[in-house]
Amino acid sequence: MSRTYEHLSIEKKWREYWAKHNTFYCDTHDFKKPKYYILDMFPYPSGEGLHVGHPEGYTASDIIARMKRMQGYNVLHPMGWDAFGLPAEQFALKNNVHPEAFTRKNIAHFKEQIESLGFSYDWSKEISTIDPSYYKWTQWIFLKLYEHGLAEVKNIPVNFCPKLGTVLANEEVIDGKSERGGYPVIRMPMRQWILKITKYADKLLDGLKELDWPKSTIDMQTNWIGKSIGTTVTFKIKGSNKTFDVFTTRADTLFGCTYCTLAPEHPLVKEIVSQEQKAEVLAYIEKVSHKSDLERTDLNKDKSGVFLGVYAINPINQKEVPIYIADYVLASYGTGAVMAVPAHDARDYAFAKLHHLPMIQVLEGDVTKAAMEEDAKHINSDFINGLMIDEAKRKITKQLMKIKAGSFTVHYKLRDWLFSRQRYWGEPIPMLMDENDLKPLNEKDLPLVLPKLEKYAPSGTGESPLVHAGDWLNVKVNNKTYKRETNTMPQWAGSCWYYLRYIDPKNDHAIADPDLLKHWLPVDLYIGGSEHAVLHLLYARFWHKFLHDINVVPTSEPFKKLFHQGMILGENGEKMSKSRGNVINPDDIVKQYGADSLRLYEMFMGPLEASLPWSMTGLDGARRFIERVWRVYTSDELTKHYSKDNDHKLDYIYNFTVKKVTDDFTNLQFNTAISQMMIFINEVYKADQIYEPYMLNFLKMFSCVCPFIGEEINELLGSHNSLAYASWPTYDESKIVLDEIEIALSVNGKMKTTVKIKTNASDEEMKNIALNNEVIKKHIDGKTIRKVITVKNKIVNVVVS
RNA sequence: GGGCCUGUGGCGAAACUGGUAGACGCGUUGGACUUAGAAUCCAAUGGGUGACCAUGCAGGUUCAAGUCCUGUCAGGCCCACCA
Repeated sequence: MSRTYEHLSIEKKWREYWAKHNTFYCDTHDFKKPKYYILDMFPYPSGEGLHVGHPEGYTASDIIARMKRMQGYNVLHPMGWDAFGLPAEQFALKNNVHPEAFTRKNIAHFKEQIESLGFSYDWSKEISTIDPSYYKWTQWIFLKLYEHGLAEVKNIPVNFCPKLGTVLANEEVIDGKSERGGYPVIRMPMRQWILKITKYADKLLDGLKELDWPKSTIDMQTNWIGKSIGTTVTFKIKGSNKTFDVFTTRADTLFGCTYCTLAPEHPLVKEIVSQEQKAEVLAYIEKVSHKSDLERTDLNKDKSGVFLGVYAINPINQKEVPIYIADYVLASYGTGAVMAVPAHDARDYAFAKLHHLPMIQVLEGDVTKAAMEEDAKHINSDFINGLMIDEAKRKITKQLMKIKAGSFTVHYKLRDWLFSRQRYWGEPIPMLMDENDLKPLNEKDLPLVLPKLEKYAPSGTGESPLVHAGDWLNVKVNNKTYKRETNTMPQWAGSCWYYLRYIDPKNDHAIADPDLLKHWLPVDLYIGGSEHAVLHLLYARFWHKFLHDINVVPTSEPFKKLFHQGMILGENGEKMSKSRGNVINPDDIVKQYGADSLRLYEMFMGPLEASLPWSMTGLDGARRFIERVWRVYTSDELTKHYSKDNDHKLDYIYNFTVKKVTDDFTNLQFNTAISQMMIFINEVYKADQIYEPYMLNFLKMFSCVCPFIGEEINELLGSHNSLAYASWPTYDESKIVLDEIEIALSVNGKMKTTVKIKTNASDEEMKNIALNNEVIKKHIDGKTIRKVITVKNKIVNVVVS
């Protein structure tokens, strides 16, 4: 019955079989089995099609999904489309097509590609963020946020990208450029919607503690939230009853404060500036306002600033200090004002040098060349002299509290989330307005459908394209005419809650049935790229926590365990890109080698989280192993050794393989699981009797990685059922323990020889074996034995001198 | 400047709580089978070539270090005038 392995026909056959039999349908109402919710980050369906990076994470989650099904779990493993967003709109504009048509076409292409890879998704749960039946609920959540005071309109300085014609969130601006496209971003005040994510800063921080997430991502979020505990100090302005607050984490240096600095945008600046300095100050503010973020945050530039012509009074010693404005102080952090201590802060030091301001040293150390920022004893500081930083901070803040000039305060780096975009291709914000009134849409009027527009190009002035939607734009309510909000939601809105919708994707009365949410949340395992560490993953947690607070979802966190797959690099070790010419197209691989080979290869390349270079010969190796497995089951040469009797020679390797593969799959260590499967197959080739049940169980594990060939072999073996719900193999612990074991014998920690002894030999037995060993005897001859160390089943070390 | 991560053969990488470094795969070499090649199967493969040297480099702790500690160099990612 020898047959050649033809991946094209086999893969086509089983794709059709699974679709026809609804093999991977998940009945979410079936609560009898334990649940397992495994989620992939849904793709943005770009025009480029699938990248070889996509199948890496998707194969990993698919292996887990398949294993969990065999282990008796009711597995929810869905897929959908994150389909609103800038790139589609940019592409559509450039090529004169409509973003919706373009996106729908991409989705169809992506779906076809994903299906060709044999992932066990339940397509009946498929969602797309651009479907009105989906974004109805995105809009509903927005209304809830508004209702609870977490969404508001503000006229604030924002990141505006002229090239994209829209504002961007802080998270979307990288080095003063847009995350998408890399265009310059400038700061300017505009009327914008913001979501008050800062209200959740503490909850978002605390929640991180309970998560099984990569440390780097937890660190990044912690960093991004940027909680810092410090002191607010109130300075009076000389000759006025006005005051201003500064925030500092180094209250202990207050005696060293020689001037104060306000951000140019600080509201007090224009009120207090002296007549003589007014012209200069206004000119400076004007100049700064035109700078881009990139210019303003350039660390190499000199610290510019201007004297306001007025003085503040240091509350701790009543000393007068001049007040400056400088753009190195950010309006958006802390109080927008700082006390400057040039002797102990590098930025203040640079500013003081440039503007010839005095310096007072208040900690021991050298301040002649640079600011001294390390911990040391305080000097020149009255009642805190001699104290170290921590105690000095506490004492000085307590004193400030006593004289009502300060208190302990907490500040965050996290800013509110700028939520509106002046673009067409996004969810409409369900709000109405007139000159002085904001009016949320009624829930029953949702979804507010995005109107079809002839012209949807951004104006570039910051006006949304939806202002051209004539009929749609004006609404009459109770004889009053309102205009609709014309800004749209950002790309991230739809992905903030999609994992909830998969649980109950067709529900028309709620996000999802509360009972189902209760059963299925949280997501047990979430796999996706680390590029979303502070964007999607922070936003989604924010919405989830809000929905938890209003009793829509039962858990406080959405994703229990998170894993980031690494990047697949080009063969030259560089990032894959068209311009580098090192892109591998998964379609070509599927055609030439088969999806099973692609899956196996990507899982075998190395650890899932590592970034690894593609290798065509490595792929050959994967294909070779698949054929080797195929031959075990199909070649006459090998199948003639099959037996219903067990000669027990494969017992150890079989049981060990089951254990290792089960453990490694569970820990997402697919590379070592696969190497163990290779070892098993190598042993089978050498065996003169192959015990049939072992081969069937091996096939189950193997089919998680290579499902097409798995099903095909299973059918060849006479089965009429899919392997998808076969029962996962178990192993016999006693078979893994060998009678004899090889241990190392060493002298002074250096391995000299190995010897086979019986398993679990006592320390005394091991010692005797070592001391009577010929090789060891030679090495210790004429020396004094100081110590003999034994480690059971591992090593004996003889220490001599 | 701050935070995090990674440095192991010709290559991708293994190595559980410190205990035989290099599993598995790629590549290479040899052999078998072939008229021949391809494919396949079998074997060898860190460097020296006898007890030595090897996990970026320099120290340290330990009976024992790829693994722990200190310093240092290189690469990557994230944040960055955050007071």
